[in-house]
Amino acid sequence: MDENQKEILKVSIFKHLDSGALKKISAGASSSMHSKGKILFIHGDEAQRFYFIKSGWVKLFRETLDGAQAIVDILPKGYIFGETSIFEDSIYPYSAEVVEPSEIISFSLKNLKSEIAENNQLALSMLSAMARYRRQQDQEIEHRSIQNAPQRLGCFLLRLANQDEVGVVKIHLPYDKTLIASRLGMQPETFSRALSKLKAQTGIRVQGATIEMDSLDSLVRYSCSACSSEFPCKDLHAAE
Amino acid sequence: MDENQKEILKVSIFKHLDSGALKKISAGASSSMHSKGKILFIHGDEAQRFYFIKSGWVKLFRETLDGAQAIVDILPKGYIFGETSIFEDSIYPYSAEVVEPSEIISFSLKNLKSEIAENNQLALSMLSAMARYRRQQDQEIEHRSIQNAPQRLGCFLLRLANQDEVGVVKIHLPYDKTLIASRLGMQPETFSRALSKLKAQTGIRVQGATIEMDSLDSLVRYSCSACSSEFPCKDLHAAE
DNA sequence: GCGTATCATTGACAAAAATCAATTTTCTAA
DNA sequence: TTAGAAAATTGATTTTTGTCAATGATACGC
Repeated sequence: MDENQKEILKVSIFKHLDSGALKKISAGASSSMHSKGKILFIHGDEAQRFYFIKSGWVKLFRETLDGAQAIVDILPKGYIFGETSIFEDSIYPYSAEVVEPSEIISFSLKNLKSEIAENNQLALSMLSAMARYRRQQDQEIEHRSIQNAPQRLGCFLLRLANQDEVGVVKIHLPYDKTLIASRLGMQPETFSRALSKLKAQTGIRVQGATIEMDSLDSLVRYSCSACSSEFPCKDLHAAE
Repeated sequence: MDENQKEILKVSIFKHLDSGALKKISAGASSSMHSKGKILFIHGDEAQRFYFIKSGWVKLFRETLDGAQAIVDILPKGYIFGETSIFEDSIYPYSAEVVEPSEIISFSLKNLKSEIAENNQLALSMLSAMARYRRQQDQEIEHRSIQNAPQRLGCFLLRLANQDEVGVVKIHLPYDKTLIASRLGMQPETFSRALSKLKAQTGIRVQGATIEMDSLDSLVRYSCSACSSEFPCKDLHAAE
């Protein structure tokens, strides 16, 4: 458990916790490996634990009776999820599925809840994380209503790119193209065509899951013109 | 100011405050009437105050350089906004415009911030409000990716309707159709056609801004089939 | 009450994205 | 290494929504 404790220390909302508080929250924590496709919980389940992604990727989604699926978010390592259920009705507001082999640590929500009630610093950290996430969602809603498919894809790529890199920029897509498509709210076919269009319009070079370009400029020009924030977006790496 | 204090007592996040805390937050509060079109602040402005809607409607939005506008939300009386800026970078994450004649009370963000830092109960209330809002936004993103225009409109109408009403259901649109259209992420023309389609498919009767139907059932069948939550939606009246 | 500005509706058309179907490519497990 | 499955691409077509233009309705100030 020592290992886990060190790990969660890195997450923003636990950053300022002293070891006593950390110990209380970690009580009963358990770590396990999950393979692609593992469902961690379903929208509507009673929420008893929250989760930390030590490695891998997790998809949060909601689906309708007739099977249509809306991706709420796809989270990388370092993020936590399922923690908002300590407020209100204590059911999960989405389903969670592992989309790449992942190591996930789960924690008791009850412990978190009681610690938050006593520890104002933790409450403040959590408030700050929530505010940041809320902005990301505002941005997401904006993108979906203003940007078209190729622009959304371009924006997604820009967020993956390391903007400090000099010379040729290399991006590796972190998961399946089909999954990126649904993350961006479009069909796989639309994604594929959007990528072709980006190739033609911005000169990016695509080789499987690897994308190269001489500079980010043309992508920025193509995508960020249909966005209210200017590049580089402030919300990058929002969970760190 | 007594009047104002009574008023903000009704808002969820201030509900549990004692009069001392309330007094501190209300220090320097000021109330004023604004007419339609008044811009309260612009996305990116340095945030120094947050706002409470005593009466009327306020639109929160973001816009790109070329004028495209994305509505983040449209809030009725009883809501506060601009308060999330106490975290992070302390700039407003959206612009705010009065869309109906409104009485707005503004409060110092600094007072709020210092009170939250000391008052754990307030922090908890705020966390709970944030979590609720986050769910609403999850829902919003879902609707925009799964529901089509007429379904989104149907859903909007259902949220306006009083579900306890017996017999004929009567709904009054709270603001301009053009504004509802942008709130729902569609053009005014699309809104108009969506309303026609709803008339044909669900038997609702439209007379200007007044809409009547014999029961909500057909609307529920039409819209809620493309939604992950079942009617009646739990997040209704989320700010109370 | 009347003219005027704004809002709302309608039609014709264009653009974007979804859908359906057929391949091609890539990955994986035997 | 190869067969089979899954993922990705491409073409043809339909559906949905946006755009442009014209007209009709409504509200408001004078």
